[in-house]
Amino acid sequence: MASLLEGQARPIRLADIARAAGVSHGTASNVFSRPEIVRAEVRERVKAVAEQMGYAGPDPKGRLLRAGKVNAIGVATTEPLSYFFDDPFARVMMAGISEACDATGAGIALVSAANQEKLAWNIQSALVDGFILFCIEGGSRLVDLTRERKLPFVALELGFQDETVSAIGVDNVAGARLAARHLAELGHRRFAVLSLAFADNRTGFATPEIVRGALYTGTRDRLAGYFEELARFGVDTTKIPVYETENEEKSTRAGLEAIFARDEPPTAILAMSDRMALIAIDWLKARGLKVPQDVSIVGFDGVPDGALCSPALTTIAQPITEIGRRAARMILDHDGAVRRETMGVELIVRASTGPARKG
Amino acid sequence: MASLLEGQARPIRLADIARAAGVSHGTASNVFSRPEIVRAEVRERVKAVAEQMGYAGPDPKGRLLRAGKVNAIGVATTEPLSYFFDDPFARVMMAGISEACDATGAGIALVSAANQEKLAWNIQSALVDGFILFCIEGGSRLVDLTRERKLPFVALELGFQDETVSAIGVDNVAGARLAARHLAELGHRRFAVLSLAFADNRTGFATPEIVRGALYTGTRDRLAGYFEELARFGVDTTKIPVYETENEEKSTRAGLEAIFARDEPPTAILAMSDRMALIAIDWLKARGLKVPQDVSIVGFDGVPDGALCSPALTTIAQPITEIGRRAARMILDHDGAVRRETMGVELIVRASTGPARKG
DNA sequence: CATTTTTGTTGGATCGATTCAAATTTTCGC
DNA sequence: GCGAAAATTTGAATCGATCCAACAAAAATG
Repeated sequence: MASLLEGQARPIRLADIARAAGVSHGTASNVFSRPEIVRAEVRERVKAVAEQMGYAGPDPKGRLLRAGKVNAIGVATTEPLSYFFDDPFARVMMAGISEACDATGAGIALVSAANQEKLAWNIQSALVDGFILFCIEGGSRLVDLTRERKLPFVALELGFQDETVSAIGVDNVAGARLAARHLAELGHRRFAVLSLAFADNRTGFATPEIVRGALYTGTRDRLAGYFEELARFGVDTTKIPVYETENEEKSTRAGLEAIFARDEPPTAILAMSDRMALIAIDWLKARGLKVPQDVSIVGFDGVPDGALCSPALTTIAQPITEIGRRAARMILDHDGAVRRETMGVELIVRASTGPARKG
Repeated sequence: MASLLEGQARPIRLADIARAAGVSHGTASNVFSRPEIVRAEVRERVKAVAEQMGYAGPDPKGRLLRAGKVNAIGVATTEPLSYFFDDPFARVMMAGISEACDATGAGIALVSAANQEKLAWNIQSALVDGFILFCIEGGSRLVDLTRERKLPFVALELGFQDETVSAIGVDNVAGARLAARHLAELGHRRFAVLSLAFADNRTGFATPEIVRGALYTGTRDRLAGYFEELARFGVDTTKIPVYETENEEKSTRAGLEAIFARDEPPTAILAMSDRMALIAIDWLKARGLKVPQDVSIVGFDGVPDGALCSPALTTIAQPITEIGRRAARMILDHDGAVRRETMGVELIVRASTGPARKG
């Protein structure tokens, strides 16, 4: 009976406590938020009344409106929510973000959605002080949506020409050059590139026009880095097949099929992500090709999985955790300025690269 | 100059728009939340004014207070935030939770904290409609803290005697029996148990008193399951060493050292988590012991990593994703009732178990 | 004991929206 | 052109707290 009534009764508010305890709501509020300025006797009485009435404590919803600050940052992506827990790159990034948030006591709200409309709504209605955007597929839409909200935000991967957007990324050109030089120095001369997208929703071999019209400058820069360095070694880069994938299993395998169906298959693969590189290793092994004896592969990102697989992946490591930490701090101590940071990368040589086969 | 002033000006409110457009707040509100009931002409005018004044859309903070519902669930743990992205079990669970949230458009807020005080505060102030609690170390404190908040919550792992708490877990006794029977049927007679905690903050061999006074009944049930089944095979369970770990590297290794330092080392290890089982495989391999030829191991949980390691782990698989989905739905369509669900488990035989060595 | 200082308490204003009954305007049938 | 019905718009009330200027009471000072 009691529980039935209880279920219907609306929750107890601070004002109810104040009335019951015979103090003003101002004092009641102080009991909870600044207990030290309330006389001990009054404080105890109010607390006792609250306890007895089953008060849950000041409702954050009310406090929030007054305070104006949520003390949480939103991390958004166009991928489904599970992306945050599945993707190795995202996970390391989240570790960095978590660290910065843990340190200041800020919360993390994951924002995503099954479709465009819902994504827009979720971004509009997320209770956060700012956003960190995982700009993968559809990054530009994500930025547009977030801009509407008029809250501070940082784009991860500065693959945007748009200089008015705060972003943190890595030196893609330098990283790509490191990868290319490493392979060239091992004697490789026949290459293929597993590329990230130059624009949304496309896979297949990328023509020079596509590259020139790249929406994602990060992809463009990596390719430019590869080509610049290979050209220095006398490689004719116009002959290098560049296959655009969606950075997942299916399109990457399709790309490998297409690349190895051509005359003169490559002895070395430049992959723009570790994800693709790891898929490629799998694919090659299944095809009976030895890595690195038959084909060498260099990845990009430096996710932990790369060290564990067999053969361990040679890659261009980004300081992923540090990027995450900085992104979070950018939001947490936001000062209104647009910041664009470029982090250095590092070549990590492991077992997936070796000398080019003679002939 | 303009941007300087803009920076200081407080954000535009709906009321500002209403005034500027010459309509009431009610109408202005409708333009954004129920556009179809506003006359087209008025709607466009208000929208134009909003656009021109740089209005960011209705502030969720305001809406929230009125609506009362946040449309987000909090997932809390006593571990640091990075736990959600690192721990394999947590990750699979989060995938299930994400799925259910994605389906209804609900958000996820991760709640955790470096220390007790902050954890309490973060739980008190999390903007959520309910909580899912990862009850690992310190689960009972977490439940107490959350109860204060008087919001619906579900405890994962029903390791609580407390029947007033909603919880989802697995049939620990049945699972443990499956594991024990599998090993016994392979001829094993000398066992050791790598146990989860019976109460907070303790590691080392567990005495019968400790087991009897278990705070975590999940741990107790698993042990009971092991023992019941082994007893059926004539094993003297009083001689089985049970080592309590914190389910991480250090204490698990310490446990293995202690177990293998005894006379008559075990030929089979029953691990209460895959995490410990995987650490054990590593430890044994490093020690020159072959798995499963010298020592067989059965884990518990069924995390994906178990299938990938070498040798692949035989384990008791929980329907982790499904548990996550159900937990999320329990909060999302909460009806005020306390629910306790027990899910079935499944023995997955892989390569880490084999026949007992003769003699 | 009168006066200042310190300490505590009060209640109105505010945060930014949504809701709904009542008032107003439009539309429509005849 | 009139009255009824339908479509819009209004404005006060509400959500649940915090903040702060003004006031009251108690303590310290001369």
